[in-house]
Amino acid sequence: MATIKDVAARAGVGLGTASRVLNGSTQTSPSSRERVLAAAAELGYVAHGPARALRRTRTDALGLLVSDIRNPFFSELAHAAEQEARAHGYAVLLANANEDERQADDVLRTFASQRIDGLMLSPQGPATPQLASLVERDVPIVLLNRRIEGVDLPFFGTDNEQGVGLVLDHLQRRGHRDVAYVGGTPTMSTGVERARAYLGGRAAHGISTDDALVEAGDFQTEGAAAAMLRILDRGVHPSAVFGANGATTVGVLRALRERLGADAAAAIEVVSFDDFDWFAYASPAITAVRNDASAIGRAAVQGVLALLRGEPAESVRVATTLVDRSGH
Amino acid sequence: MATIKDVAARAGVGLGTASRVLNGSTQTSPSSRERVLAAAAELGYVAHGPARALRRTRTDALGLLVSDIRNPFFSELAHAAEQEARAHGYAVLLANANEDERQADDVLRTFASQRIDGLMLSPQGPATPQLASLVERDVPIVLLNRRIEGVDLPFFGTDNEQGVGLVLDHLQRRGHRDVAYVGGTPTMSTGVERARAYLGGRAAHGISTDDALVEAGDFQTEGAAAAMLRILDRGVHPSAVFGANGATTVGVLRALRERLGADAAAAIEVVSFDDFDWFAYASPAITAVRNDASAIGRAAVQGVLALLRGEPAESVRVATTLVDRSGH
DNA sequence: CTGTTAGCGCTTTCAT
DNA sequence: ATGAAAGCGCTAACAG
Repeated sequence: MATIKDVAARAGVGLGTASRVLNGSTQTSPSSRERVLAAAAELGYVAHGPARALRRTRTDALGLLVSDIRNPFFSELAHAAEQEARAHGYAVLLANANEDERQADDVLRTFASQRIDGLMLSPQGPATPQLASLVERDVPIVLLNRRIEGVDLPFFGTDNEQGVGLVLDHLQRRGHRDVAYVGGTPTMSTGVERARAYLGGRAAHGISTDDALVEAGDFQTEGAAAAMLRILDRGVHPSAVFGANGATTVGVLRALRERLGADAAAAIEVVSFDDFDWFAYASPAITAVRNDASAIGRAAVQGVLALLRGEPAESVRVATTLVDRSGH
Repeated sequence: MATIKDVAARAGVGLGTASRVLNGSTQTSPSSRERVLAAAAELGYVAHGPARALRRTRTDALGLLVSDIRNPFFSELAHAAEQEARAHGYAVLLANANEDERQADDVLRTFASQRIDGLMLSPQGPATPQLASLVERDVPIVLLNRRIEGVDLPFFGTDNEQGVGLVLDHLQRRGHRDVAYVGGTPTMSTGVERARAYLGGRAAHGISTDDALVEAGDFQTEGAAAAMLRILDRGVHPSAVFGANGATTVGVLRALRERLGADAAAAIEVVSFDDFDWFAYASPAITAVRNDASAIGRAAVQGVLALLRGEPAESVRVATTLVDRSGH
C-alpha cells in the first residue's frame, strides 16, 4: 500500500510538501502541487485514516447509536444523518443497540476506542457507565428522541405534544367520544409525554375521560396487543383507538381483529402516532401522525457539529404532520 | 485521556508489560497483571483504536455497504451482520449507498481510508473505481444479494430460483391461470434471476404464457405501479399478480386500487417476492416469499472472516419460505 | 515555499 | 517475565 512517503518520493518533493498538497493546505507551488497530485493518482494513494487520526487527535467520524435500526423511524433518521454528516466532511459510524442496554454500552465502548469526534444516541434507559465516561471526557453528545434522567444534553426529537394535539383535533372533528388509548412505556420520556398530552387534552376535545379506555403497553407489538385486549375485556365499546407509536398500532390492529373479527374491527377507527407507509393499504386505512425522522437526523448532526465548534447546541422539537386517511 | 503509559506508570511496570496484560497476552506475572488491570480500571483507560490500528495494520472493523438502509431487507441484514461480527470481536462500519453509485464510491473511499479489514457490499451496478482498487489491494470482499458483471467474488444472497418455485407452486395450487408479473430491473442480477425462473416455469405450472401479462418495473414502487397500469391498459384480466420484490408489490397494490377501485382490486390475489410484516394486515392479506435477511447477513460475515483467515469463502444461496396468507 | 524532524499511542522485537 | 527501544503513517512546528 502506497504511503505518503512513496508519493513524496515519486513526486520528487519532501514529505511535508506532499502532506501540505494532499491536505489542500495554504501555500504550495503550483509545480509541486501538480506533481504530488499526479503521483498520488498514479499510486492510487489513499491516506491512512488511523495514522491521521493519531496525529491530529480527531477522526472526522461521528457515532450514531440507535435503539433499533430495523425500526423505520431510526433507519430513516440514520440515513438522513449520514447524508448530512457526509456533506460536512464527517463519516458516521452507525450502530444498533437492539433495544438492549448491555449492547448499547458495548457499542459505546467501541466508539470510545475509535475516538469518534461526537455522538448521537437514542438512549435505552438510564445513563450507562460508558455514556457517563464519554460525557466526562467532554465528547460532544446529543440525544435522539428520548431523554435520560438526570443527564442534561441537547435533545433532538419529535414534538410529542404538538403531535398529540393533531390527533385530538382529528378525533374531535370525527366526532369520537369513546376513544381507547394504548400507551407506551411509562419509563420512557416519549411515552410519558404522549400520555400526558393525550390524557390531559381529552376533556377539552369532547372525549370520554373514562379510565377503562386507557392502558399502558410497552411500545412493542406484543405488549400493545395485550393491552388492547385488556381494554376490550372490560366491556367498553370504543369507536376509535389511538396507538401511542407505530408498533403499538400494529398490536392494536391485531388485537381488534383477533377479538372482534375483521368486519367489526374495520368499523373502529384507528389512529397512530408514527406513520408507516403501508397504513394507506390497511383496511380501513389508518390515520397517523408522521414525525419527520429525516429532519431530526439532520438537526442532530448540526447539533453535534455546533458542539464540536464550541458553540452551544439548542434542543429541537420537530413538528409532526397528520396524514388523514379517514376518508378511506 | 489516559494513555497506556499512564496505566503503566500507575501500575509501576514498564510500557511493554502493561500492553501485554491489556492484550491478554501469554506470559505475565499474576502480580503485575493484577496491578495493571487495577490501574486501567481506575484511570478509565480505553485503548486508542487508531494507534492500535496503525501499529497492528488491522482495525478489527468490517465495512458493510448496503443499497438502502431504509429497505427492511437491508436493515435486518445489517442488524444480523452487526451481531454476528460483534460476536467475533469485529465492529461493523455501516454505510448507505442510497441506491446511488457515486455515493457508494464515496463510502468505499472512506472505508479504504479507515483501513477496514473486510467488506460486505450490495453493489449498485457495475464495479466502481474504488471497488476495483479495493479488490486489487486484496481486501476480503463479499457480495450481498446482487452480483457484479465480470467480478468474481463470493456471493451471499437469496435463492431466487427456489423462491420463485414456491410462488409457482402456490399459484398452481390456487388454480390461477392468468397471472400478471411485474418484474424488476433487467440490469440487476436479482431481477434477471427471478424473471427467468418465473417466465420459464409458467408453462409447467399451468400458467398462461401470454406476454401481455408481463412487464418490467424498476424494483421501486413508482415504476412498478406504472408497469402494472400498462398491463391493465392492455385489457387483460389477471386473477393474480406476482410482484418481483417488496416495493414492486406495493406499487402493484396502488395501481390496482387506482385503476379498478378497492373492491375489484381486492378480488385479485397478490403474491410478493419479499415479505413485509404488514402484508398480514393488507386486505386481502398478501402471500409472500420471505427471504431470510438475517441468515444472509450472518453468512456474509462468516464469509469475510473466512477470507480473513486465508480460507476460501463459499457462496451461499439462502433458501426462502412461503408465507401463505391466501386463506385470509 | 519547502525539507527535516519530532512525536501522536500503541505493539512487538530484542535483550536481558 | 519484563524493560527499553523501534517504528507503524501521518501532520505540524521549525528552520531555512
